Amino acid sequence: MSRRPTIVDVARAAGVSKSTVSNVLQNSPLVKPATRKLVEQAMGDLGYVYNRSAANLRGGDIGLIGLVINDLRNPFFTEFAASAQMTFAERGYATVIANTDEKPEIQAQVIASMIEHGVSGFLISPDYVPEEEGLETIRRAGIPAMQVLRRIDPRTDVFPFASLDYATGGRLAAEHLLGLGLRRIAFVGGLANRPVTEERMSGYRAAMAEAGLDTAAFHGRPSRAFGRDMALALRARHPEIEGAICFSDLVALGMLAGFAEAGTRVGTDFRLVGFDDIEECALTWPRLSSVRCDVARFGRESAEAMLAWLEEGRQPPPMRRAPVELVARHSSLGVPG
Amino acid sequence: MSRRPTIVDVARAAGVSKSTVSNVLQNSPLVKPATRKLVEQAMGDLGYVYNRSAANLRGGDIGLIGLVINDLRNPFFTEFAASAQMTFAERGYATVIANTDEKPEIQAQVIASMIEHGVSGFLISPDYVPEEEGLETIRRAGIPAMQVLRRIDPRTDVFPFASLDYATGGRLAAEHLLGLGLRRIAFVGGLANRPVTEERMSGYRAAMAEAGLDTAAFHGRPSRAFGRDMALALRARHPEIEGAICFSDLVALGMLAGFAEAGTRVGTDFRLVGFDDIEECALTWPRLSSVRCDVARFGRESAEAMLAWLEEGRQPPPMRRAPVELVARHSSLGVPG
DNA sequence: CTGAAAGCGCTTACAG
DNA sequence: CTGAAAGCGCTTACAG
Repeated sequence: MSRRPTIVDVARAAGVSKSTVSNVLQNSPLVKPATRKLVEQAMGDLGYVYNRSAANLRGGDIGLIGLVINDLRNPFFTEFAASAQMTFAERGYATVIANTDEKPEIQAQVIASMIEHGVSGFLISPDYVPEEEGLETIRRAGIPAMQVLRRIDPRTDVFPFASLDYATGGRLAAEHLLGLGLRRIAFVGGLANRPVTEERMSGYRAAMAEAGLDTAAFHGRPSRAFGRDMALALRARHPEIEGAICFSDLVALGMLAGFAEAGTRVGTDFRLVGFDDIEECALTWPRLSSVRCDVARFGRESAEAMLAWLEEGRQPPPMRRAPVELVARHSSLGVPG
Repeated sequence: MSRRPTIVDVARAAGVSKSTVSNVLQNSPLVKPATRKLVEQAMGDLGYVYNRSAANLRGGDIGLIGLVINDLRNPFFTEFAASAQMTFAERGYATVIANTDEKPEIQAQVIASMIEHGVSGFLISPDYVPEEEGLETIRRAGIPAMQVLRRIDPRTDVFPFASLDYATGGRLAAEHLLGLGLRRIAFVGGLANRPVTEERMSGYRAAMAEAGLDTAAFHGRPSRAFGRDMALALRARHPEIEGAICFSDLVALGMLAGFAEAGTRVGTDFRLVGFDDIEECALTWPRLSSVRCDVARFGRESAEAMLAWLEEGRQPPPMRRAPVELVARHSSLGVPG
């Protein structure tokens, strides 16, 4: 494979100087249309490829964004990552993406690697590791970074935080079930003492307290497997519980499967509300009620906020909460007819 | 934000030349341990960050892999992408990832962008667009590239192809249902005439022909929604069909929901086999039988093949088919007890 | 409007 | 074992 042509080769072929070729590349209005044509022709003939590393070296922006995700296999985060990446691509940015699998060592390593690669900005859905140094490496490198969905670093003036209004979501779900006449409502799934779990539970706790009712929480990994196991456990050991708000749809979908196995009719014998409203909720039987977070929109908006910061210097507000809404379906209302 | 320190700053602080700093960076055995110590100390003090763009310019490899995926939201491809990315990360490579959403224009654009960013290799699960120029842009740039899961470019000597043994998978599924005594078995989902659909169907067709039976295919998007609709349609209009092999688990999961809605007991009234064996299959009720593709392993192996090519010059074979196996569960065997 | 020159941060022979 | 020098492909003032 012979070496790739450079702007010098293009310049020679077009009979101009390499500065002129560079000006064409920059879309400089200085270049005469005829000259531009000539240069573009030469580029096509030679199969010229722009070398961003070289351009970057001289000063500019490399047009690369770092996207760090704690769990890329979880459809909630997949949707977020895919939406953000597509938004960046539309605006001419490439995205380096890494799945940290909730492991702080991997997170630290990929952040270091992305800094070396010269990313212009970071969008990070971090793991939870309060004891580590947070995003200090990024601050030292002076790279704009937003923390989304989870706040790992308290310095939101440096690392703006954006998430969804989980507290309101928990309240909406609880008020919905209370409005249907339920009294014994549990919260299922989510690891105890994690901020997101606390947020999602807080609205539930508040609504239950206002109704003068006790709460009950069954914590665990936000997975289908945990949901399935909990559905079976609730039937066996807590038959008094009439309904549940789940930490996430994955838990709720697991519970749906568990109740099917136990022969419990969801929506009638037991009322269930998920959290996130992933696509699958509208496709199960019975359909799953959920708190809609519209993470696709959230991913797009987060990417746009990042781009506004990079391109126009508009730093996002320290704290943003995107609105959520309740979508009631069969699993809480019952199957009609 | 003051400018980042360079090797010259480190050299000055450590009292050595910048060549020596570079040698430390390269882990050259030439450097005396004491000198190395001195340099590393200075790096730490200054918060030095290696600039890969500059290094790349001089010749070397930038340590960046381009991962191009046709549908990042589909859990099958998410799993593939996540496994490949994690494997690359373990070996010190960063991954630029892009979701093309099955759109050829986006695919062409992201490939061009990745070439500009200097990726060392490509792993591509492409869209299907026979009429375009395939991967010619990449060939011209002289970058090693593997096509996985779908073959868009016929030049497998240039772009090695790796996929799963779908034909055998289809045969195993058909033979399984035939062995249970079924005669009227349909194939559901998958767009007609797509290579993957043809491959997955071919084994089914062969097994049915050997048994002297007719085939029936109901093509459509490989989505939950299509599966749900087809389950309802089959019950209403094709009650003679006793079982189905689905193009993918998403279709099968949709059918599971549709049958639940229709009151059909899967595993007894109707027997169902999915394809891919995503995690969810073992967590539904009834549990879904499926053709296990182990895409996590396939992702890892594909990444390793790419790395062997890049690092040791071992080009992968033109064509590779990873083995698959049938996992029989409730949806075809019935729920025990 | 176009060209000659310096320089971005690194690596790579080559002297010493 | 360490240092001085050239050069990777581009951009950016600055002359012309």
